[in-house]
Amino acid sequence: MGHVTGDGTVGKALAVLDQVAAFGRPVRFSELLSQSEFPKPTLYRFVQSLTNQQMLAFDPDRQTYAPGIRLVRLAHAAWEQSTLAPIARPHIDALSKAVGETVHLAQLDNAHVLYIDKRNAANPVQMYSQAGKVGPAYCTGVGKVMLAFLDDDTTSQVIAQQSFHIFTEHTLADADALRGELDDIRDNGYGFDREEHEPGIICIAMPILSEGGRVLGALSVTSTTSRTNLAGLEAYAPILRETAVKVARDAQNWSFPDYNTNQATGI
Amino acid sequence: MGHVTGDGTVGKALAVLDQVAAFGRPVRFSELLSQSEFPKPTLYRFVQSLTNQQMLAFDPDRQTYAPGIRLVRLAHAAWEQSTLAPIARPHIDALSKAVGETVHLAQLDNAHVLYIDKRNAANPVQMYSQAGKVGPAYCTGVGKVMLAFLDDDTTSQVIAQQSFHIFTEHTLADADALRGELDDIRDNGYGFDREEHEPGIICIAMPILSEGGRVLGALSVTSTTSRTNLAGLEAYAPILRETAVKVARDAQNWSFPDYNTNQATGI
DNA sequence: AAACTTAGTCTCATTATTTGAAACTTAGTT
DNA sequence: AACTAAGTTTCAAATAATGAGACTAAGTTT
Repeated sequence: MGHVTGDGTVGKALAVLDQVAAFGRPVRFSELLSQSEFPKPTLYRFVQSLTNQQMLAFDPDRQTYAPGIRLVRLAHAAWEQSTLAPIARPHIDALSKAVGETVHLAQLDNAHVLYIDKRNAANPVQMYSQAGKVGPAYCTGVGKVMLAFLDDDTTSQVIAQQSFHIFTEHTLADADALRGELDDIRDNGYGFDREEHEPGIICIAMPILSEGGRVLGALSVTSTTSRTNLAGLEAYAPILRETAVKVARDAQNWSFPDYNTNQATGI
Repeated sequence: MGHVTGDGTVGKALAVLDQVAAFGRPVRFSELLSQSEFPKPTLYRFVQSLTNQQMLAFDPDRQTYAPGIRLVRLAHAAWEQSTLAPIARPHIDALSKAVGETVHLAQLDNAHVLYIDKRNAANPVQMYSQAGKVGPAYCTGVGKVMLAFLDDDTTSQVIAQQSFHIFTEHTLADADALRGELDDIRDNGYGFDREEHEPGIICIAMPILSEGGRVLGALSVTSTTSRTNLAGLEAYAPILRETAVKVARDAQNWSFPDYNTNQATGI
């Protein structure tokens, strides 16, 4: 029988955690059970353990489970230590100030785009994006420019995992359309989102590449069709490229302090 | 032998995750081992499993482990579903606009303060605080006002877990000093941070209490001694109280949509 | 360059934990 | 009162975790 989770009990429990998170809302035990590969008592014990550990939170009134508060604490450390966020922070502050539009920093997480940081436009528009949020790779500016600069094997693997759900009339419909777009992006050095994910929302995106050409992440400047157009966004290409280069350079030289204990803070 | 972790293998693995996060910087295996209760191969396998699961990230150059990117993704769901953040968001936006100083939203996480959201002052000053960050309960405004309104048993338990590290000359030095302060806060209905955690940083803090009087969280307005003083901050008490009441009211009526699948987003 | 040290990885018999069918409890219908 | 569905517990069998010790790789010292 195919064991998809791997890594023994720990892997299985974390799969349950993912399952709860994937709902995007508090869920009942029976809802989890109905789409779980685990038998009832097994799933039950996982949910109990995770709840005891505060990785899940149980609402006794509604009898529902949701991802727990312990994750918020742990994620802060992850964000500071395992993402480009702390390195990129000063650079995207400057970028945001210069362009006056919403700026995103993203990384690849499996086959998806993970938004790592964000700066709001002076005049904010409500948009689907926020630090920690995931989005599709095949129909976002940051997703496409990261795919474009992966090695061939990885690109194929990631493309195979895309859902190609049609969000708007401009969404790329299949792997072939995406591969064509990735070729264009490689030629250009950067890419656009042409209302492919949300109507009226456009962006220009720039990959952040290491000296060796490895994909570290991506930056984008986002706006709306009512404020500007693709030609208008293209004017930001030079400053975006400069910012991406600075982030990549700092990522190279990044080193953590030799000694830095948290004990002193009394936490 | 006292098994402190509990919840079997899952609990033990998560304890290792906490251990890595507690370092606040990438750590080597041997550093973990030297302060671990687990024998070498056991700890090794936990670290391997967690790394495979992307709960830890391994840096092959430096041979170090840090909390992994999967946590960032999971925490977003936790933040949206298990904290006051989404409920409080419009209210602290309004509060921040009205007072023009840094606003914090916090909750209790075990015996510590967990910062859930933050709005920067128009003129920002670098400070020790950020969403997801934890801080001590006994010497922060939000921490003290939450402690003050817990039931006696819980208060005692939480106080017993405080480290009473002296950060500044104003830090409350022991449980007795803290208990006295909590009495004052209960009488007043709100509290202050009198440079107890960081020199020059002061705040006024207001508890967010449910109708039944249960502690849901706390709000604070923070400033510096160069900009204002405690009397100046006290002027914000009315608007803080109004905001706290609104958040508590919305928390009561909070209900998640009946049907809301993420499938459509293709993620 | 050989001997030594230290950090990290692997093996495998033993041991302890997880597993899940089935039974049971509770709460909400009809 | 009978029925149904959701949630919880039991316990023997199956499986996975455990950790002493051995091994390897990399860096130091003599």
